[in-house]
Amino acid sequence: MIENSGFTVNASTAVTAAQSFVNPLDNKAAFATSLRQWFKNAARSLPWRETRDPYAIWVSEVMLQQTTVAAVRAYYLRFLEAFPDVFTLASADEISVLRLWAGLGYYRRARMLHRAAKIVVSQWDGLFPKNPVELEKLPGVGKYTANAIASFAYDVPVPTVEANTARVLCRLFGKPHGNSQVTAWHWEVAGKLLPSKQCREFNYALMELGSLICVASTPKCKQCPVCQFCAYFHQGEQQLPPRKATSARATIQLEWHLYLVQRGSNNPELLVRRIPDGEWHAGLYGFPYSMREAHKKWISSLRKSECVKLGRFTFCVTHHRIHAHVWLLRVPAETIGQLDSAMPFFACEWVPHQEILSLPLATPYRRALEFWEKGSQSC
DNA sequence: AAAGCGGGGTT
DNA sequence: AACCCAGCTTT
Repeated sequence: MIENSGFTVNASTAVTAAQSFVNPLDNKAAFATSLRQWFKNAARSLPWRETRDPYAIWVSEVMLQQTTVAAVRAYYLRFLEAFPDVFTLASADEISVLRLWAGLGYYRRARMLHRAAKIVVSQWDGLFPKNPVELEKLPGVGKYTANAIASFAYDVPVPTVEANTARVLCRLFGKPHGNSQVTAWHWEVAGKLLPSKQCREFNYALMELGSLICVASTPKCKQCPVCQFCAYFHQGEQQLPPRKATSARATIQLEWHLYLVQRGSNNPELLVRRIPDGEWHAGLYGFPYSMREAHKKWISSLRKSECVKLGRFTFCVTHHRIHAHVWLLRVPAETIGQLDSAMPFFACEWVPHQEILSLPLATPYRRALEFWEKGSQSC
């Protein structure tokens, strides 16, 4: 190993790689050895890799679904502190589970995690099975997560194919790797490549390679410990079949009007609502809002003095871009109920400001609240 | 098979 | 702006 401008370069591998290409399936042992050797030196320290507790590993895997390691770390530590085992999670109320998830996104994951915890306790006495087929029956647990729990907690010899692994496999075997989709081919070849021993470490290493070296754009082939086994490295990207075109959906522009309806001024309360299923951020809390047309319909019925614009911001949900306008409404409590039925105040409740901060508030609503907090200081 | 789901970082 | 990320569920 040579230290070179901060990077560790495996010089001996690079030299032989330039000479000959070896299909990793033709020398699985050598491939696994090179990969493990690299992993021992290069592996990041990740809290969920330093445990063999299937519960903790399960929580981390669900949090990591379609999310980055950097975003998850702090959430994972907080969550495990609050819910150290499957029993405390199963007996917790959903609001406190979501509160620890707020800001991470994909909130259905948290609700399914909570449901699954109850199932693990009631059906399996709190013990996670080793069989990935059984694990996959849990809500929110697909093939990857099931195999990851089985492999990382119990060292069961099953492959773990996610975005990183999929990309590595595509490059090793000279396949295009568009839109990072995991296919039946990935699972098949990953199973064939799996060594007979120390599968956990092998799986960790393959994922870590994709995460640190074999990255999506501009892979660091010169630092790669297994480039001699890599078709991409030997042929170059231009030799590969073209990437599958990603269906470019047009961005849909939407206009939201968020209403911070204030009651009282000493210890002010705001109107909040639990977001129902079918709406974005379902299960979390937010402020009443309406879309452009509905907003125009009823806002004119308010007196100017009751209605102050606090600001605007934009956020994105999948292929939507939402332009959010934040309004402060100081409507007398007794007239709230008299407003037009098209107004978005159905099933709302008054909550003191301090308590709102402890609710699982979806990120756009948290941003809206910041406008109010700034604005109300000047009052 | 394809669409929907959040948010933050990188390119 | 587009792409990417320790994917899963629903249609």
